[in-house]
Amino acid sequence: MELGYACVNMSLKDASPNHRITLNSLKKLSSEGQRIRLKTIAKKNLANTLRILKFNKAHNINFYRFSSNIVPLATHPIMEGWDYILDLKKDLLEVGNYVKKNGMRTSTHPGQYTVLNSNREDIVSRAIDDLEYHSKLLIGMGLDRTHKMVLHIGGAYGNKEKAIEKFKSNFARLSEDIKGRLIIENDDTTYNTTEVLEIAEDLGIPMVFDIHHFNCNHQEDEDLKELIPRIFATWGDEKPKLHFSSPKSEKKYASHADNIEKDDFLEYIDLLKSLTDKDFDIMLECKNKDKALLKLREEIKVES
DNA sequence: ACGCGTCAAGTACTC
DNA sequence: GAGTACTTGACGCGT
Repeated sequence: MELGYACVNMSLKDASPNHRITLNSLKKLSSEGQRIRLKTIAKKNLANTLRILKFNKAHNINFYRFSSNIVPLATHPIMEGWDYILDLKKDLLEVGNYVKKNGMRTSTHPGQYTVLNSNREDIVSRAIDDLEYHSKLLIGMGLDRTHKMVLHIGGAYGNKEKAIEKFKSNFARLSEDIKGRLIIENDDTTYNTTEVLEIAEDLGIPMVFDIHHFNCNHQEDEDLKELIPRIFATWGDEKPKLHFSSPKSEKKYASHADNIEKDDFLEYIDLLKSLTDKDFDIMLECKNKDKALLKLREEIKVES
């Protein structure tokens, strides 16, 4: 089992892969100036991504989620026509080659603004653009389709059944590369485990099971003993991926805590292992990122 | 150098 | 229709 973390590294100094520029600042530059500025920022983000991967290797962390902000404003209309992949080819390949050379597992996770099932076509269109961006980055890195893109289902719009149908029909519009990488996750407020699982089974794509989201959002009749084997089955021959985080507090339950609560974590690992022979990876989502991962790994080691 | 309001993006909810 | 929470690190302006 590999543990992973998302995007930011808390141990390295000045290593953010999330450097950005505001739209207003960008607009003050000439067309050429805009490209140069964004290219410079993206190169810095990719250089920091590589630094983070090297840190990961040194600490035997082989599972990592790329930042979605590596190329800021890549899909914004004012940058239309900019071939950022061409401009960043060398930097992208350097990251991708490092991942491949070291047998690392990576992913991306378009966020809350990427809504494929919206009932507004302009929003769907932008969601597809954003998925294309993530796909292009992974292809540009030379990474095959085992390197995934995690997505939530989206909004409910007062009619979940219809919204789920919308998700499925819009899935059909995606490129082959995106279809081959897309994996869907249960969320903390709207689409529960059973609903996402049924969509995954229907579309023939893997489901990422988020244990914390399950705790935030589940029906009384949802039984993990029944659901988990089905979730793992959606992965076929591939190694399943799960998300885990601890609640910030009783009051802000859905928010992520700084670290992972060890006993709680071990309890779920035991449950998972009792339900499957498969190996699996777990993405930890918490504020302390790599530090939380290393801390948890140390605590588990002491335990066993 | 530092503090703090602001930031591309959507949904759901309140008023 | 407007405003706000959600979530969240970095920008960038003002001092």
